[in-house]
Amino acid sequence: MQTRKKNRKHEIVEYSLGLLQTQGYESFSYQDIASALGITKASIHYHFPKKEDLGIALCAAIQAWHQRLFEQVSNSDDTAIGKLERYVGGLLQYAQGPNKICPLSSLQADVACLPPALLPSLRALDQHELEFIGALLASGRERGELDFPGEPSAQAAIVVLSVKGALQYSRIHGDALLEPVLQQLRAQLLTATPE
Amino acid sequence: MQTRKKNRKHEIVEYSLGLLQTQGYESFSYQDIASALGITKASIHYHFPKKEDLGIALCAAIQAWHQRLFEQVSNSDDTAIGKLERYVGGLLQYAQGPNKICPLSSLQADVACLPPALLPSLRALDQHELEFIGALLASGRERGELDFPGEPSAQAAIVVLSVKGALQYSRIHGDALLEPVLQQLRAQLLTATPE
DNA sequence: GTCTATACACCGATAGAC
DNA sequence: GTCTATCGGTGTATAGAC
Repeated sequence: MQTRKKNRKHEIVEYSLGLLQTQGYESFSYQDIASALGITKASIHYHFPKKEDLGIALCAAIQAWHQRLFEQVSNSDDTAIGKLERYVGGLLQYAQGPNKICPLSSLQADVACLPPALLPSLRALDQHELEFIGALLASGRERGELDFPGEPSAQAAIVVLSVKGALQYSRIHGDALLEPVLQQLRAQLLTATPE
Repeated sequence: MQTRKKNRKHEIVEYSLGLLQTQGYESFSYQDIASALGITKASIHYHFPKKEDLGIALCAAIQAWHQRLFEQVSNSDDTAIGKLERYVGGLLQYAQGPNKICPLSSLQADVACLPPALLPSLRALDQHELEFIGALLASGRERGELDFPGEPSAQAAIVVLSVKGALQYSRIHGDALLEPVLQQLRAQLLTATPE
């Protein structure tokens, strides 16, 4: 495999991903990318003829990130709550930087004006994430490391939605909400085992 | 006060609110509104010279909705969990219809391209909502009607973020997630008092 | 209050030279 | 692969007749 020289294409995807997280799919333009990278719109159209093509590449990049993060979480020999914190940490790190949120949240918000070709990828990404966290919660409870009522899948949704939602809130309210929410989620999942 | 005849202005705000909920602030245009109402773009500019002015009117409409809903919840002589269900019910009803979400979620998602004049209103709306739910949870726990660990404000954030997040998810995944999430939130807030 | 007509900017996209 | 140039479409916004 060539170790370099899909540079430009990769550069475009990386920068677009940041724009997706800060502005949303519809709100960033080829001109934005071109200006930042010091090239022209036409050059970007060479690599990604339609914006939809770029969108698909963005989904692939998000999928690769998920795979990396989930593997890292799975391979750690942490306890369940530790793995959960790794996932949240990875999510927050990926959204680090001014006004960034989870790219999946961005895509979801713009779903009305998204190229239909992106929907299957988006659905799969969301679903896989929820299933992964759900399985993590289920096995953690079986091992007695976690304690919570109800279905693991529903609790997984609450964890994921709360973290991503808090991230979105922090864009306009500052990050005063984020830490208390994480603390509260911890409290929901742990029996009385104070540190 | 004139009982009628701010009709058009009101009509525009009402229809725009729906577009805000389905498409987001940036993605709906004066043309969309004009076509639906059978008038021209110019007529809308007469009532709302800049889109920012319409945006402010939308925030005011959301604020009025909040006030109505919060009063209705407060004045009910339900128990704490009943009041909470009234709030959630009102939220879901307001987002009823194809592909609608909470208008505040929509505004938050578009925050990067929002007229700066809208930010204070948006901040106030979010904050007031969280404070209201937080107070509801706090007094419910004091009365022994609710049982949850940690700070009421953090738990309020989890409730609000989860419900709105589930609403957003249901746009692409169907509403299979919504009911389990609500059920799980109930389970988190109630001690063992099955119905 | 509503219309027609228009100005101006930006968008995604294409053609063709280099 | 990158460029210049341009097309068609759409967005917000304005001027002026009715």
